[in-house]
This record gives sequence, structure tokens and C-alpha cells, in this order.
Amino acid sequence: MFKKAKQSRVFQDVVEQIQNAILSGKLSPGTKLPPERELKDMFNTSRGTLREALRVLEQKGLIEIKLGVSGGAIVKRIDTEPIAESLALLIRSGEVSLEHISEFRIKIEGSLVELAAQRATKKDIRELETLYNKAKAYYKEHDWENFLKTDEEMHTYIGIMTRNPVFQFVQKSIHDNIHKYYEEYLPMNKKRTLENLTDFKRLLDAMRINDGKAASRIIMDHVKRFNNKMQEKLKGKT
Amino acid sequence: MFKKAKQSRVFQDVVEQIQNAILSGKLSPGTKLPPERELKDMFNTSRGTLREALRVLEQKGLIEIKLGVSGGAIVKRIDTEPIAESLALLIRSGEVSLEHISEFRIKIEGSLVELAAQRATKKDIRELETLYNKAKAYYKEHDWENFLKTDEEMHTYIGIMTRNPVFQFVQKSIHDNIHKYYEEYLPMNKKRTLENLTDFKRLLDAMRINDGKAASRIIMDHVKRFNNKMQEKLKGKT
DNA sequence: CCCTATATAATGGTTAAACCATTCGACGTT
DNA sequence: AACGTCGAATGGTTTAACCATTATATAGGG
Repeated sequence: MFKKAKQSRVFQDVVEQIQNAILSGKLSPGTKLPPERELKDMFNTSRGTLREALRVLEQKGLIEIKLGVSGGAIVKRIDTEPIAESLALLIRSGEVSLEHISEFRIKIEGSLVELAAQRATKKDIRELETLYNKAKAYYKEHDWENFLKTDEEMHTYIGIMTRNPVFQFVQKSIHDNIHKYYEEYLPMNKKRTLENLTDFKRLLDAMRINDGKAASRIIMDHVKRFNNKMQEKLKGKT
Repeated sequence: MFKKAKQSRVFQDVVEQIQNAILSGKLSPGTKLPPERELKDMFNTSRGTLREALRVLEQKGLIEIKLGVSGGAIVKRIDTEPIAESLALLIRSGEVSLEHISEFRIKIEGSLVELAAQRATKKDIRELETLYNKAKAYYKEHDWENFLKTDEEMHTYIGIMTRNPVFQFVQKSIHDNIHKYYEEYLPMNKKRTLENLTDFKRLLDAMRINDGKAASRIIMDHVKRFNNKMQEKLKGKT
């Protein structure tokens, strides 16, 4: 029924005041907060307590703290990093397995691509074509590292095409956490790279005619296939 | 290419040591850490620095700190709370709108219900039937508050039926953040409650025959309809 | 004997003042 | 103009003391 009455923790009050100032826009990204020795006086508290508040704000991803003269707490643009970090904790704690993540990713990426295809503009298609040609060139040069980088760019751009930041955030959080597995257990070679490129070509064609359902099928199939490959490798190792 | 070399922040080292101990299972949930005055000696640091580390761990949701004698830092079971909190920041900062969330929710809940239907056991169906009958009783008594509570229980149980914690986590994070909107802008009445109950009956029937696609259609339609109602109310207010 | 009120001590929360470490910029030297 | 040196601003750390909260022990009353 009722919430626990506010605890008497001074640093919490400081956190809330600064957080509210940031969220309400009174402090915009890039703004530098006054030095600790001034802030402590403004909040009428001690430096130790003030620093505990700054530690919390830093952990929340609201500020960044730099050292040295002209250093200090700088207001950050809010991003997906804290979410990705919390998700990483869940994974490392064993609460969720790689298979759980993969299953989720297949569904999410399916929905995401469907939306992107439905909303694709001519400009989007041109952008994807540019990326596709870039990837193709790297493939011909056998430059797997840059190929992968371009592949990442394509996924990111498709996220942008949804025009929905939630999908972008979730995809990034998942990718950040799953990436190290792929790097370790699924090194790129000529065959796999070509397969990747071919899948992307099919996806691009579906996007061109705004066929969301087809695009969704293509990416889900793609993710499933590459995921299976990795699961096999994983089993082989253990 | 390279990562920034490790900064020389003592409290970060303390955070990592304790975090690793928790994640590796050396410290299990419920365990109480030694008092600050002992920990500070174990890490050979000052109390202020140690407390900054504890603040970070608390914010990460890894420990909980209690006051008074026999108080102290207690290892928490990792859950979805920090993710929900970070998501709340993204919403409050204006980076994501209610419509963005709703669109995402429609897709997620569709996938989630599809999985749940495919994996539904006879025990699951019995459990859902019990919940359905409970909701029906509250409907007949015009007890909207308990009806909503039971509705929430049904959604949670369907999450469990996926057997995938990622879906459970995401659904909870989204629901925690969207709930206050629904409470404020979409109060329950007889007509809406009956509509809700009818939708759930249809969902239950689809689950009974493990028809994932049908279940998915039903829930997506349900979420869309209730979301539209709320969007209208929202527009009316502004 | 049991219940309640009070006292005690353990523990987190806060304060103060000093010193250390890092970094940027000014200034001077070549 | 390029480079090196030095000083000051700022975050990071330490110490020592005191305050606030709360579980438990103790004492008193019924």
C-alpha cells in the first residue's frame, strides 16, 4: 500500500537534485558541473558525501568524471550503456544463458527488420546499397575484419530505420553482450563471409519493395543459421 | 584498437573484487559482508574510498545496505531492477516516447505469447485456468483492483511459460515503466474489464491447442486496442 | 512468568582537514 | 616554431572523530 518513507541519506537527496536538473533539461549534455569543493558548499554537505552522490550519478551514466585541472563532472548524453552493463551482469551471473539470448535475439531482430522494411525510404535503400557495395569490396579483398565492421554498420543502420529508439537500444545491448562469443567461436572465413553477403543481398531486395514479412523471414533464418553454427562450436569445445 | 589503460581508482578495484566474488558464486545471495571498518582493513584502504565502492555496488543492484546494529551490506539476488531503472531514465529524458514503448511492447508480447503457447504444458494450462476463474470472480464482484492484480499475475505467468528469462526480464522492465500511464489514463470499468476477460479467454483457448500464431495475434490485437484507448485519452488531456 | 519500556552497543551515515596524483596551460629556452 | 619545465586547479585518498539508527539485552511492572 505505502512506500517506505524516504531514508535520511543526504547523498540520495543530492543525487535526486542533480538528476532532476539533468532530466528536466536545466543541465544539458556537455555542461560541466562546478568543482567538488564548490558543490559541497552549494549542497551544504561534506566532500565525502558529495562524492558518494557523484559516484552514483556516474554509475547511472548521467555524468562522466575527468581528472586534472579543468577536469570535473560533465553531464553525459543518456545512452544504452548502463542497460547493456546490467544485462551483462545477468549473463555473467548465470541467470541467462547464451541460448536464451539467441532465442530472444531471433525474435527481436525479426520484428526490428520487419519495421525497418515497412518504413524504408529511398534514401535508406541508397544507404544500404552503399554499405552492401562496401562489404562486397571487402569480401573480394579477403579483408574479413573490415567486412565485419561493415556488417555491424548495416545492422546499426537497419536499427535506425525503425525510427524507434527502443529497438535500437535493445539491439545494441544484446549485440554488445553477444559479440565476444561470436568473435571467439565463429571466426570469419571465405565461405561464411559469402553466405553473410548473400543473405544481406536478399534482405536488401525485400527492403526495396517494403516487404516486411519477407525481410523478417530472411533475417530470422540468417540469425538462426549463424547461431546454430556457433552452438555447435561451443558444444565441441566443452 | 586498444582500450584505455586501467585508471588508478582504488574504489574501482574494490568494486571489481567484490563483484567478481559475487558473480563467481563465492559470495551467494543473502551473505552479509563484514562491517565497513573491517572491510577497509581487508582492502587496505580508507573508509571513504571503501564506501564509494559500496555505493557503486549498491547502484548496480549487487548489494543492499541496511542500517543499525547487525546491519551492513548484504549480497542481493540479481534481478531486473537496474535495467528497469535505466530504461526509466531514457523515458524521462525524452529519448523514448510512450508510443515508442508501446510499439516495442506489441512486438515483444507477440513473440513472448507465441513461445509460451508453443511450450505450454498441461500444468501451465491448469494454472492459467485457475487465474482465469479468479479474474472472472472478481469481475462478477466488480472488484476492479483485484481484477487488475490477477491480470498482472496472468501476464507474469505467461512470461514464465516461455522458459526464457530474457523475455521475462524485458517484459517486467517495460511493464514497470508503462504501468503508471495505464493507471492514470485508463481506469477500469465494467465494459473494459469484460473486454479484457474475453480477450484472455480467447488466448487461453489458443494456448490449450498450442497454437502459437493464433495466441500471438490475439495478444497483439489486445495490446494494440488497449494502447489506442490510452493514446486517445492522452491526446484529450494535452 | 511474561510483557513492556529503557539502555547499550554495533553499525552505517556524515563531517572536517589535510595531503597525493593527474592534467592543462603558461612560460621560458633552444 | 618546437620543446621542456613548472605551477596551479581539480579529482582521489586518508584519517579521526562524531551522529543516527536499530537489534538485542536488561530491568521493571503486572
